[in-house]
Amino acid sequence: MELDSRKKRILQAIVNEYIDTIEPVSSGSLIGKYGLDCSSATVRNEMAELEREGFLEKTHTSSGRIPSSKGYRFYVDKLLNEKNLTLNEVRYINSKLQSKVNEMEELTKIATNTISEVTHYTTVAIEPNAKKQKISEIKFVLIGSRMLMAIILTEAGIIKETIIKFDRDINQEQVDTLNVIFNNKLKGQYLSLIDLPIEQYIMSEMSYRVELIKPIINQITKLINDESNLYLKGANRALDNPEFKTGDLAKRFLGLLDRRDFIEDILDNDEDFNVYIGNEENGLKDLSIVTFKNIVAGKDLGTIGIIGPTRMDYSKVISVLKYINKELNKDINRSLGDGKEGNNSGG
Amino acid sequence: MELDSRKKRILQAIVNEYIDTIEPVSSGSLIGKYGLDCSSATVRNEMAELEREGFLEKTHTSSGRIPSSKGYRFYVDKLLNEKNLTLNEVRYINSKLQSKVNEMEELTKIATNTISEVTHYTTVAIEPNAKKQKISEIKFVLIGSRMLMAIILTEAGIIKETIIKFDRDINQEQVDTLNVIFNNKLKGQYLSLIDLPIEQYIMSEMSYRVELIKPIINQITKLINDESNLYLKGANRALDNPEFKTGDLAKRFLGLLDRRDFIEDILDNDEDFNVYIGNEENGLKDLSIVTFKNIVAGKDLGTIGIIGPTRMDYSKVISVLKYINKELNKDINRSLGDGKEGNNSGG
DNA sequence: TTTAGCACTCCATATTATAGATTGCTAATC
DNA sequence: GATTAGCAATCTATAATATGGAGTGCTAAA
Repeated sequence: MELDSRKKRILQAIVNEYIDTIEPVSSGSLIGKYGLDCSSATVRNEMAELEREGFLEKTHTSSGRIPSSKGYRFYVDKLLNEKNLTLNEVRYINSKLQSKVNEMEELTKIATNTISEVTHYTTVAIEPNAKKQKISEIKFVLIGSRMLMAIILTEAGIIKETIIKFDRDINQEQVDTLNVIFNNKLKGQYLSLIDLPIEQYIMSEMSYRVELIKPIINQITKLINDESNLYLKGANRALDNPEFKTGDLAKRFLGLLDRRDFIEDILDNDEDFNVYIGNEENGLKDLSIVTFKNIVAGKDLGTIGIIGPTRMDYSKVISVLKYINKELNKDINRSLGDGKEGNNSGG
Repeated sequence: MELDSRKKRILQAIVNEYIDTIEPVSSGSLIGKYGLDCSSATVRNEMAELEREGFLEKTHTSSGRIPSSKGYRFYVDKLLNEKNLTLNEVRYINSKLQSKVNEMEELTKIATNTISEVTHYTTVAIEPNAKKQKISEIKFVLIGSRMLMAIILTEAGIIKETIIKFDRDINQEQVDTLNVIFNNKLKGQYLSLIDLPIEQYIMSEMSYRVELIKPIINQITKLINDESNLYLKGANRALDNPEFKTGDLAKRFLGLLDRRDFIEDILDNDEDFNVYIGNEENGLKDLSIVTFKNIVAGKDLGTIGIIGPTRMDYSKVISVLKYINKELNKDINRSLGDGKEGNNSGG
């Protein structure tokens, strides 16, 4: 479906105006303000047509128009202009990004907080899907006489650890053996592979110690299948938006935030950039999520999602995301994840 | 301030009724329902007096009464009867608590989720204040050539770990030395002690390696001073309560949830049990928090807080808390946190 | 093709009226 | 002296009605 140039300008103007005012946009209100050199009557005709084609909606017969899901979709895909950030915003972001970080997790937190602050929307972040990552090393460490910590290091620099408990004492020699066997078999493999087949393989390798292997495999499997870490900031910000005043939308919004699986599904896509516009069918009517894969110095730090009303300021959100990502990549020396390119010791 | 027996019964009836109906309670509505053998006129007289003494309030001149903060306070402190849980609730709780857990953190999560499900209120949990805990062991593990993981085990069985990065390679021998030195000095000490004086002590012990010690101390200090883990469940549940419909209270409520420091301050008290009733002064008007120190098998697993409207069902909340705690303590064998107090730093 | 003009629709708000709930007080009763 | 019936007074909540204004769609002229 293509639109002629004037229709596009009008649709763009309506969406912008609606994002600004949160009120149905009338034909008259566009004249003058958006440099359309035609009369309100002409705009009315065009609006009627845009409505017929499904880009606009009316709240009642004599009201102005609001964008439909399809209208937003078109706007986001074709009509979006990036906004220049204000000097204050730039300053604020830069000041936030300057803090030293030791783990990529921290960097994601800082970015998430900053985005929420600057955009005034609720922001979530999940770490990259663990199952898609390759194991670079597994290390078992004895803690107490019946407890082990397993530390898994991935090639992307993510570190995951878990505690494993046993019914009887274990000794360092056994731990050393575990280290050798697990690393031999699993180094370079995808994390998702730690599953039944490998369990059986390792058990056969160490058949004299099934009661040692089993809890380990169980616990590691659990760790991998765990929900990825989800970090959330600014849940209350949503309530700043008038459309949440009624309570119904607020409730649906908070319910959404409680459903980690759902958020993960949306964030875990392969796009670098995605705008997910809620509608009746997908159960997210009136809500939108902008997702952004935060890649810094070639490393996937996870996906960030900004959740707000469908009428959210997409331009601003996207501008902020891009700016932050650009800044993070500027200082390419930010040691992240592996101890090799590192720098942050005192000394 | 003491109240005679009938006034108590009336106050109790009013609070119960208000919790049930969320509407100002009239003198007439109590008759019959609460076994007060007097007329509504008598109740009216008593109510007028209770209002004069500050236990009740009116929304307007000819409305029924609602409890004041002082009224709730008295109710919670003196008039609260525990409720019997329904069979369904008991079954549900038991089914939830049966899942095997490996770390106390998981147990807290399960308890928190269950409480939120059963009470229908928002529930938060924080782990016990790290600074008040004693170190049982510190362990450094080499990960890669320039990266160390520090694992701190406390006597209460909490395990904290952090990553430390270095500018240059370190070897296993150095790590062994670190293990000895740190354990010698810190075993049995409070976590809060890891601070400047000890930094200097350790530095003098290992003065040949300042560039090794400094990042470790920095990172561990950071770990300890980190906000304690805060786990939150059912933020959207609050919105089920009609008093949140207006939006104002909902916003204040969500704002509260975003302020970890504030929640921590409230939860981090020394009481086993506490009901925090919001009022004008403390900025939590119309909100209440029930806090409960969850001690299982003698171990402090942290504090759980149930946040809801002042008109929350205290009886139920407290009954659920006590029941869950009782069940957790029943199965005293739930090996938690310790791998059998012994230790074994074999190499 | 565009636009001025206008009847028409519908909302939002204010106004008024009405019914009902509840109190406080008074005077009667136990 | 404590309790209670009875009742006027108060205030809310709801409905019914009226009014002004914003915005559209359509028609006919430019």
